[in-house]
Amino acid sequence: MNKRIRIKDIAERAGVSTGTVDRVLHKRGNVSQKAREKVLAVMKELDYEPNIIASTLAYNRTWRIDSLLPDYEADIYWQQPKLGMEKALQAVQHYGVINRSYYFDIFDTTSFKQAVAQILADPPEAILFAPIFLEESLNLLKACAERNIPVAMINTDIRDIKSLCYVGQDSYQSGVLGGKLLDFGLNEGEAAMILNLGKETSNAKHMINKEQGFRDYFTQNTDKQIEIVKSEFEDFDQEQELRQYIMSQLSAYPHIRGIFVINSRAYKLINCMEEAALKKIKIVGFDLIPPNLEYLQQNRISFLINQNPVQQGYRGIMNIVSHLLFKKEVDPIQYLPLDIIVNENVEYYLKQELQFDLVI
Amino acid sequence: MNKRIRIKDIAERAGVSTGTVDRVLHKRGNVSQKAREKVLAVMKELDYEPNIIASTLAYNRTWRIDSLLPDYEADIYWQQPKLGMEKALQAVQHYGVINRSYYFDIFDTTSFKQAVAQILADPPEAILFAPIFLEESLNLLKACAERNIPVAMINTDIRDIKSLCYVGQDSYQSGVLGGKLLDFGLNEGEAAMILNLGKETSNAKHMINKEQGFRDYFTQNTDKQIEIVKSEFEDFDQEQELRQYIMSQLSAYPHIRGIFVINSRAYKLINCMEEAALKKIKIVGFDLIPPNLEYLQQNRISFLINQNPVQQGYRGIMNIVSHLLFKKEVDPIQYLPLDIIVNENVEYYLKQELQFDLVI
DNA sequence: TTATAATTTGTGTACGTACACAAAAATATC
DNA sequence: GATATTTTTGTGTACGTACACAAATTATAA
Repeated sequence: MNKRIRIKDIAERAGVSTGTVDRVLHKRGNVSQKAREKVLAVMKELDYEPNIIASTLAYNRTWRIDSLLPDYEADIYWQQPKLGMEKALQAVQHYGVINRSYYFDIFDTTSFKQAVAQILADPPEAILFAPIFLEESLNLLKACAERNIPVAMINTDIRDIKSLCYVGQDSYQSGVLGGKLLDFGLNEGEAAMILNLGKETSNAKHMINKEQGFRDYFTQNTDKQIEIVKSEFEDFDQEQELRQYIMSQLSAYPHIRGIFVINSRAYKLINCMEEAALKKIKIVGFDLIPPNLEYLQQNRISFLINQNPVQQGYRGIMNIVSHLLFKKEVDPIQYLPLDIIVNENVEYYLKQELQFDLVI
Repeated sequence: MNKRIRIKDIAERAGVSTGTVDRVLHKRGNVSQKAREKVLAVMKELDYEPNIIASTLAYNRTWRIDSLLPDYEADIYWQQPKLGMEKALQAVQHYGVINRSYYFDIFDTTSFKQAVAQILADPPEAILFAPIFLEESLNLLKACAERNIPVAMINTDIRDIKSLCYVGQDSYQSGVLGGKLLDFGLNEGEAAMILNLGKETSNAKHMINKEQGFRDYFTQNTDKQIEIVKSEFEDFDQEQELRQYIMSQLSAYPHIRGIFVINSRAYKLINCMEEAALKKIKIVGFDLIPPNLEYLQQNRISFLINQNPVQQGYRGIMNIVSHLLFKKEVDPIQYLPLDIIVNENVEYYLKQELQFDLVI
């Protein structure tokens, strides 16, 4: 094991001082061409790699990453990206990374715009946010581009504008996957239902993509004849009415043997179904939330598709850190794995949510 | 954001020198009780957290982790743990972690013992190894316990003896999962086959566990009547003979509609099956190796169960680092998630193998 | 040529911790 | 009480890098 090369070693070998090497290293200018070339040659020759530890210590600076996410108290889903963000921040705190968190109301663009104004009034080194509102998000992206502030986006996809990266779900592909899973359990001539419980505008695009993916799977990938039925019910909290609606659908389409619930509300459906119907109908849903998990365990839900939302926050931060501190290339579009969860493998995923692969 | 508390701050506040604080911090002794108590109180009061960056720099030492794994050239499986190990080592190189790699022949205990002798002749700070050979591994564990060398084990489980941790597969549970997946696709009165292609002694325990898990699923978890057939064929490279064997089994049990191949050789089975038989029989196998992936894509394999082998090496190293450098508690048994892979989600997992969550 | 400005180079200090060594204080021995 | 011994405490330097500032060199103007 050779000793690691230091700036001092390069300086000696190149016949200059450490200051000059430093100037070359950081492209600070004020170096004669002759000296620069010599230093670069020696750096290459000795295969110099900077000591990040010493560098971090000497910089003695902070990197502030501001985050702008939906209010996690209004929507428990957002607790998970928040948790991931916090885990990541904790992991890199020694590198001087700090954070200011802002939250907005997903039904109120004003709250978003206010937070943006606050952020831009005292701009951070980087921003992590969820571009729920298209227009307002584009404005933020533009402002950041002008100020040269790198931005990582999570959850919702805006591809038009340059940003550091997007980490999120591949909703189309998750629909395709839902198709595959149900197809595996269905027989020739049976039918499958796509069920949308609720009607959030902020997620509309995701829902459309999921449905399209699901349909495309059956038109493109199977030679079995499976009929697809699309059903939608907005007031999912009215249990009586939901029950009636489901019953009527099931009797209208008696050969339905599979239901694909395209958001996290599969448990609402099951609350409304009779045991006899449940026995013969297979259900595929989304997200590892407690009521779903309970039904998964009771074998009333066959599959849950999961796109680890904790990872959205975690990777969002880590990508910024990779870019900002470690000068690494960052993959601009990062879809999270589509995990297929059944009762028999769920525990590993629940553990993983809190564990992560590495917390330094 | 308050400034971070330094040793110097504690020293001032406690009315002692930084040296004394340092001695308390590292329990070096030679501190009067009065001074120690004062320092500890101030440390608590100010909620001191050491600066790992500065600490690492000042230590200016190396931590050598020796690894002892099966030869990756003889068995391509072991390329993956090796890759994970290397990724992890790269991630923590700045903390002074270095590695000496040893490899052994999984059919030759002598090669293992020789490597052990070399390792113990110049002992490292920690060891990562795969305890393929029971007796020899126990000897190594004992030797390490005497010398106070922490050990992380991967792939094969030896629970009897204390070690830092085990990272590996949960073979029993993967059998249960295989049962669940096939069950989902089978109808009342159909049969499922457990197929073991090959007969390695080093994996015998894993195979037995998988079979048991599979059987237990059907006895405990379903009210469908599914017959289980166990088949075994050692000389899987004799294609003619394998084909004949499979054919005879399938005609002997004509209602077989699912086959669970309990190692990574599902592709060998498919090579030998006729298209007509494949159409009606669903196959679940293990591991994302290229020939399996090809059949997965062609929809000839329905599911592959994957326990990211790269992660074995990665986590093995990271656990050692967590323990050794960061003084964190390490989970003694870490099963890797049982990923369910179909053609529709495979790409994320293939990407992930190389990406990891964080490379600092 | 000299004076002045601009460019290039070198030196010293800081970051926070670890540890060796010297200095001081407390205790033991006579 | 004086000296030796042990215990306790403080100081200084090192780790490798970043950057401010001083010093030296080169270029330009008169």
